[in-house]
Amino acid sequence: MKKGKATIHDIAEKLNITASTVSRALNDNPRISENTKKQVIKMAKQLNYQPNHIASALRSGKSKLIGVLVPTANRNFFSSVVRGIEEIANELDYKVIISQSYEDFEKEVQTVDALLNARVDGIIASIGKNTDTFDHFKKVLDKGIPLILFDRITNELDVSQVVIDDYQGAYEVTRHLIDQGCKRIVHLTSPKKINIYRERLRGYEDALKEAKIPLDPDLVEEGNMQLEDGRISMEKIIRKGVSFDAVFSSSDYAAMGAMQVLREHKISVPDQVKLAGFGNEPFTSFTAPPITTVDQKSIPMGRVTAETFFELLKSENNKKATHKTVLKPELIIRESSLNKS
Amino acid sequence: MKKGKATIHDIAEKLNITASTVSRALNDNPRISENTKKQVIKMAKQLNYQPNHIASALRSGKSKLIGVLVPTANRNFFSSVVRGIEEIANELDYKVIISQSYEDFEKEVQTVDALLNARVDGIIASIGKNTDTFDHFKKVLDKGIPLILFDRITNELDVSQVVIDDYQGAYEVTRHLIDQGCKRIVHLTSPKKINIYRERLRGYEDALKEAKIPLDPDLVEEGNMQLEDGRISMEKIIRKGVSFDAVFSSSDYAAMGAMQVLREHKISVPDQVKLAGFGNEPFTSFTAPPITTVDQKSIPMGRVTAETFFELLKSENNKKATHKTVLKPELIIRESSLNKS
DNA sequence: TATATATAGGCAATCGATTGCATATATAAA
DNA sequence: TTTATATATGCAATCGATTGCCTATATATA
Repeated sequence: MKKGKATIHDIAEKLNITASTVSRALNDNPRISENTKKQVIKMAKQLNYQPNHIASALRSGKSKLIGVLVPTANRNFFSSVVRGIEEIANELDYKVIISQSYEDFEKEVQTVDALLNARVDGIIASIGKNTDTFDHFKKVLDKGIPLILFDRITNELDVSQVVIDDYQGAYEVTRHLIDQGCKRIVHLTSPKKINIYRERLRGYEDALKEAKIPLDPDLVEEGNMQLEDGRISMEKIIRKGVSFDAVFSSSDYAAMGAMQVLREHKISVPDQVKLAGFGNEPFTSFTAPPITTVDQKSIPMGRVTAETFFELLKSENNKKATHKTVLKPELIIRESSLNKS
Repeated sequence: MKKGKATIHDIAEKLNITASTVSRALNDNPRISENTKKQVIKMAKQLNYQPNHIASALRSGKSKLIGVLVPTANRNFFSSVVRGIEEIANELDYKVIISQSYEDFEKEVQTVDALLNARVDGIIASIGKNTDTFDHFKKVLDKGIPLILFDRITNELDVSQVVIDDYQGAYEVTRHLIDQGCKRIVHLTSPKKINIYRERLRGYEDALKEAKIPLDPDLVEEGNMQLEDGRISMEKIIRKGVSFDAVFSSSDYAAMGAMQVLREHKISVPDQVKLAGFGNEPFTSFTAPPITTVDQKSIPMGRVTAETFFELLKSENNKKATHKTVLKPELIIRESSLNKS
């Protein structure tokens, strides 16, 4: 075996043809005869030829790399979306570079820049909680590089987006709690007014309005949506002394925190207070009681996002009318919100 | 603004010097005068020059890409390791391509190949459960490409490895259960004899031996270590009718499954049976009762793995004496294994 | 003054694949 | 037979940065 890896030139030499012919043969170019193609492919195999993606990337300007930017990869939702994206990308022979912003604006900006520098063919992103200016993404668009957003989106950018219907999900959960007889429903939301929490709040409000239940601002508590924040919010509510018979948290983690606090206060879930979260994190099915939640269709979201992305990538000039795909969420009813009977 | 991106040639032209000089100036080569360097840097900024990593990768043979292969990224342990790796990689201006084998051997082989094809500068991997031949990794080594393994390792490859002391962790958990007065300790392990489960089994056995508690094969149950497998194993044990006063599962997920089954059988944890898992998955702290487990030091593991990797990468010829780094695990004692008092 | 030694840059090849344009052969149409 | 039209392939430039080797000028040493 030769020490260096085989190149198209080596193949060409063996076959007494030129590298161009080999290149075209391997790319199944119609200008090459079937016979030549066969020979080339055979020789390529024989020499254990591996195409050099880097060289091809340089010449063609296509790196076959796509950058995926998520706030944090170690969250079931995001890693599942990534999985969906990867499934599609793999089929199309693209590689996925994952990078995380850790909900940090500076880091997000740097990361977008780094992805651009790595010459990714496009970027799929979900925006960090603390991001409220979008110049770093505008730069991506200015360079004509395909960009798609999912889940955490913004209207300030003219790009295609994939989300679930957060409004609908929240509406259904709230509706479900009302159907269980609840009238004083606490809602845990985020002070960061990013789309998802805004929409969920709207769904909550509309479900109440529709059921002619007055909105009580005392029942809406803001926090950062982590477990600890859920605990803090719940403590606040309890300390306020307002009466409530249900808790709908915009995040499963905060719901878990709330449940812990309720337990510590000997308030029984679901007997005295019904509880529901949002996200269908795996742990929600483990807890005692298991927590009612809304599934975000993460893998389909990843697949749809990737499909939308590749359509854009393949389109003329990376220009396509932008559109928003809204996936239906699924209400998952578990013990935490059900009347014993 | 020119439409195309600026290259070193553009900078050179403006400054009436050659591209080589610009290249050297940007790379802080001592052959270039401070004055020229300053001018080049200034002009680069002015033209908004962004180095083309692809071109540099082609010429230098270094892509600044590192491939990370994990069985599944949406597992807290792995995503945390990845985070640790990313932290270090970022500092050194490397990008991380993540790919998952989904515990599937074929997919693992393909993925390694794909990473090689993407011309990564090296690979950091954790081996899939169903992998028992290693030709795909040998190929990596044959090509002289740095390879480091973490957590799920093998002795069949002469590579540096980073693991936690699974033996020690398991020993300590078992010891702890014994200290709580348990004598009949069930152990849930995997039929796949990959290193981690083998070591944990050894730790369990040695702790028992040391305490002069006879090993009872009836208490050791094999399963795939997912939640459902934990359920199945627990049901088996209960159906067998053997007496037991504790369960030590080699995985948190299986521990969770076991706890569910115990609850369903009205066997109280920790009153009647003490329970411990392994891994310190976040949910173990959420459950009621919270589950005693062993922290695997995932982020440090990621950082150490990356550091080991980059040492290798920077070494002469990618050759270094291989060595195994063993991190100390941490026993996390929670309610599930404690006597009320 | 003549020769050695830095110092600062330039020249041109190179990494491997792609691609616009040119060319040679063969077949078809006039 | 001559001219059009495919068909199959070659030629050489190109993508942008890197790098081994060469050169010109300046300073130092003999």
